[in-house]
Amino acid sequence: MVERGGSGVPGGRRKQRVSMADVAQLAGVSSQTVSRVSNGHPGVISSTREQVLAAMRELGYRPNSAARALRYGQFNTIGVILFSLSSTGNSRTVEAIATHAAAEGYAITLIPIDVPTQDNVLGAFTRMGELAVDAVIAIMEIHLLDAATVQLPPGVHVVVVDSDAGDRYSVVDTDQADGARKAVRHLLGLGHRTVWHVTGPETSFASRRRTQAWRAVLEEAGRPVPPPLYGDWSAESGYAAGLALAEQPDCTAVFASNDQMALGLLRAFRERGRSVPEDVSVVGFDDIPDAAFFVPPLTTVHQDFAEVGRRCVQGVLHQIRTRGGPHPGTDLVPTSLVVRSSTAAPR
Amino acid sequence: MVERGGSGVPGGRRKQRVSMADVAQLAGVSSQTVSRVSNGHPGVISSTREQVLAAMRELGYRPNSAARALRYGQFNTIGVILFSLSSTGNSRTVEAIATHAAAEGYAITLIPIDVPTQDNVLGAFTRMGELAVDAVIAIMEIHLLDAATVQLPPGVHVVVVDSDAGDRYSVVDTDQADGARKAVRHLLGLGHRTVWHVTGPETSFASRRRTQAWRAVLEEAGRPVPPPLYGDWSAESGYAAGLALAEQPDCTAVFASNDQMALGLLRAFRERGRSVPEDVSVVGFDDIPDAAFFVPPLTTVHQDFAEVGRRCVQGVLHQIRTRGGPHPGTDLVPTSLVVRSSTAAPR
DNA sequence: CCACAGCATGTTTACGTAAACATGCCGTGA
DNA sequence: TCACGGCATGTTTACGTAAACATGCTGTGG
Repeated sequence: MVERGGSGVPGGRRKQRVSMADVAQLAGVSSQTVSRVSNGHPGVISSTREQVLAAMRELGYRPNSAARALRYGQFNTIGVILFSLSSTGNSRTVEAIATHAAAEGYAITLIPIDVPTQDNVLGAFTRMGELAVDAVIAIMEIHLLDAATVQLPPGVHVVVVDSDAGDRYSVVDTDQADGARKAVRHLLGLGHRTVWHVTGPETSFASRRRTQAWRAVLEEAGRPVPPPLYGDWSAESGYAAGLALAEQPDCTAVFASNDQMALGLLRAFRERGRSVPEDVSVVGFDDIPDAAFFVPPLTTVHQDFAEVGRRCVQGVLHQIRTRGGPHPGTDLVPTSLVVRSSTAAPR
Repeated sequence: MVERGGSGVPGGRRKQRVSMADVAQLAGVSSQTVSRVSNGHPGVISSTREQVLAAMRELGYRPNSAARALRYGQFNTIGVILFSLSSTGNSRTVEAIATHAAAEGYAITLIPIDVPTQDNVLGAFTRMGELAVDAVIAIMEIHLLDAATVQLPPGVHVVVVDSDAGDRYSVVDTDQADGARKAVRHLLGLGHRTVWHVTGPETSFASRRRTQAWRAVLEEAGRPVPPPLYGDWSAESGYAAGLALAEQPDCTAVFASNDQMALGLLRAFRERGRSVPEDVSVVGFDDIPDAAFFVPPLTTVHQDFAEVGRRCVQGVLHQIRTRGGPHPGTDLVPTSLVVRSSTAAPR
């Protein structure tokens, strides 16, 4: 049996990949005509076009994107840098970015950073700079970013999520402060004297913004501001905070900075015999799909991650297409409060 | 004020991007020497090397990956095709893939498919074929795949997750059957007469495999096989199943095909006044981080997604490096049972 | 003192594509 | 009948990189 390649190209030693020249030869035209057909240019008579298309089909031709990119100086690819896909928010944002980018003919290239140190961020941006990307969407905090973006070649556009750098970068984010205000006001509106708070990690801008807003609402309302408990987004840290809060007899309402920590709170309160919502009300943030099935179903602030992703893509594409420089400004996506059964008036 | 570019290159109309030729000119050497320095080749005297490096720094040179890819016929990129990042399993697998790929100098390009139709899969593979990838990791079922992989150019390697196509493709997956057996045997071992089951979606191979194993264990043990309840991975579908199961007085043990559906079960049982684990034991699958904080903490089958991702990358890299054809075979990652508080002996 | 080995560096070329420019043919109008 | 316009197609070239080959210099051994 003669050795055969998968491509069905006859004639012994086949080339690794079919090029325009191969198609041109088979169709009996020049490679430029193949190029014109491939790109749908006008000015190719239909009989010629058909011949070329037939030859393409027969050889299984596909354009070489590296050559195209070299020619055009564009890659039709957007890079995404983030710390972790583990959080619901990040993975859903990335998914939305990928979907919308695809709709616009862009692929996305992912670089996750396992340990969020300045060095690793720098390295990731350096790699992005060497990679074939036209733009970068960074899902991280600004202070980690500033030194890093210089690693990008000029002409690579940047959009940032989870940051307050609207004066220098194009920023898209959920309206964290507004969401947190809704949560705290909801609890105060139910008649709670004040609201305790479990924060996210210090390194997250979103978390700090939620904490600020929580404090601001309490201060505006002239309520005492209890010391915040420090979490790290994980259910486990929420659980630890819950065990501590269960010891505070005057704690009747808690705003957790995300749903997973709220889940930890629920478990801790249950273990300590404090009923939710009868003894303590709990509000989360994110509205992950599971939140409706917590025990009890969680009142939380809904984030529209898909919209954040959409606007990120829109932002970078606008920069790419207008060849504009950084287009500073902050684009905030609104939130909504979803009231379920984990909140009630104090008794 | 004179118009200035961001690159700091003096002299009016700068080029969009710094090339080797620019560096060579500044350093007073040929571009080939720059290439040698850039790639760390030996045979460049250190004084020359220093000059070139200095010129690179001054101009902010970075290699053009498109030109490199064209030259080498390799892109150092792995494509990943999947249906959704929303499921914990997928997003964590992708994260592991990205991390390990990065460690090997490969970037990953993501193509999510929003609606899992044959046409969309075909389209995704077509786009992958035009994209700059050396290999593809497909996280999906085989029957959606077969027609699609022909869209890839010859020479693009494929590794599949969530499939039983070990005879034709290189498959990496969690050992679904073994995990399911562990779950069901655990429940039988506690003294339950039989085990009810909530399935995942019909379109998931992982789900079908778990269901098969559940049935097989019951049959081997000579126990009655209750009709399975059909879910779709969501907590909501688990909740619906739970409401139905709560009506079955002889139901004392349930194996849910994932943790989110188990969460739905827990809520349904609670609402219907059936205590877990006193009245009903529940086991999930996945061991998502939150599972330890469900009410009660969930007994579940732990999947090592990171290991799955690692082996995927290892698999494609092996194919790339040996230029081997598809390397059929199935590589199963073991699971472990994590016993928490949602299971107990029947009373 | 010269030939030649060995090494640092330069020159040519190819990778696949597509813009820019060139060619050649057909039809139309004077 | 011929000049010219317009159109289908072909030829040349550049994109940035790096292998392959060429050059020229330095030092050493006969």
